[in-house]
Amino acid sequence: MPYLKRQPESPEPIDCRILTAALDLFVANGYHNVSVHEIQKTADVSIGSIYNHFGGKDGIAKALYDHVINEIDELVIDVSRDFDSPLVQIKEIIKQLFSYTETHSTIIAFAFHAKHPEFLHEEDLICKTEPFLKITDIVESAMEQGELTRTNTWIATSLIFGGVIRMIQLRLDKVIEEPLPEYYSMLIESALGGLKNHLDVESNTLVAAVN
Amino acid sequence: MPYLKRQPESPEPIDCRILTAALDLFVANGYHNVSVHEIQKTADVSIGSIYNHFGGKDGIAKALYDHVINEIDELVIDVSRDFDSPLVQIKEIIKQLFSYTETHSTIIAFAFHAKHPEFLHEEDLICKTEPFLKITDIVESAMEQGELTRTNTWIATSLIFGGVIRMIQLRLDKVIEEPLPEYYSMLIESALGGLKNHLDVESNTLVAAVN
DNA sequence: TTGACAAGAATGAACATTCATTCTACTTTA
DNA sequence: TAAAGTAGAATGAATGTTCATTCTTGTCAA
Repeated sequence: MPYLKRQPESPEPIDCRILTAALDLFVANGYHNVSVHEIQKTADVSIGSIYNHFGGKDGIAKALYDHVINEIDELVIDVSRDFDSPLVQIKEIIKQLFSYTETHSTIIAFAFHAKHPEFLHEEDLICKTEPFLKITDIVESAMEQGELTRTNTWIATSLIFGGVIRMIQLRLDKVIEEPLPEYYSMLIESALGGLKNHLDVESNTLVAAVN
Repeated sequence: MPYLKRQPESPEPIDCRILTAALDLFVANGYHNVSVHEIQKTADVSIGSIYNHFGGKDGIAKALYDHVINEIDELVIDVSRDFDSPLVQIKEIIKQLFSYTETHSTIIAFAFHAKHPEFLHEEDLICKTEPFLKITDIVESAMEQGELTRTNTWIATSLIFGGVIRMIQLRLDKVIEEPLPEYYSMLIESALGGLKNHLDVESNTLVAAVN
């Protein structure tokens, strides 16, 4: 069940089978295009089990959402623990998101779906959840410590992670055909070094050093 | 019916009433959470008219999609005609998108919904449509002409417009509480000047000049 | 001017289908 | 044996769609 880390046991317990099947189907077809019966068939369980474990279709979605938010949160927590510099933390988070996009695409796709309220009517917007608040904090620290130029927080996070999320989505939609990690260093250079005229590229030594 | 420009005539013809009602409802609740009966009530037309004009629920969605893509395309065409420098074109497009986000939020929201395939099964991904291909071309020209540092095209467009789209979405979700145009110049500075350490800000003269 | 007629747009009750959910019976486990 | 878990047929509410009918508009003959 922990998708991002650890190995799945076998035989997988019924609730994990349900969640995994639902995740795959939701990501492939969209929540509203998936029926409980499809989930039931894919997971090879009975309708009754689904209702026992999750209380219904939206129960599955909610459980998945919680689960996925948690996994992203752990990613951020781990990175925060392992690295001191906020700028390095940002880069490490991006690196891992790119990597997971290749190896665990469904979780990433579900997390960055961006229209959760269309089927999760009660839940917070994803950008108000723990991991994304933490990321905002990290960006603010980076600016406070002078690792990034001081600017408005929304702008800074939108620029850095807007670009990252966009690339992830393009990759998930198979618009980008190469694995994202190939783009990592180029992206970091451009995102943090700025898409500026090459006339002053040589003066931009610090960025290269941090990288 | 042309939402972005021109005035609506009155009394509005029936097909416009249907499209406008559908657009509002789709944006507010999501395609799958809106029934044809709701559209019918909101537009104050009969169910039959909807089927006469659009052939069904997905017909409405398709018509709306075509319409909205067209409006964005016209925006890009106008800007391309009125300005020579690709960099200035990019900035103008961003400026107008920010402005329309405030004045015509539903069209912008529908255009940047990003999950169209979940209800428009046949249509192109939005990033493969005319206006967005044009934007990619503009970004490439800007790099060719040395107005932007040469880098991978995906990275360049994702960084610039990923950030812009992210801010638009945050604004539409009311996460950002101030009108986007207030952020415009700050964003341009950061996006094109780069989020780099302020140590070398002084050397970055060209960016300020273009702005 | 008026009335008959035609064309087609609009109407909405009725229909058919989908699909989340319930419920009761059965199986396993402790 | 009791409790918990699983099974899947049956249910009915929700909702997309159809189509016979009504209304509107324009045309033309008397």
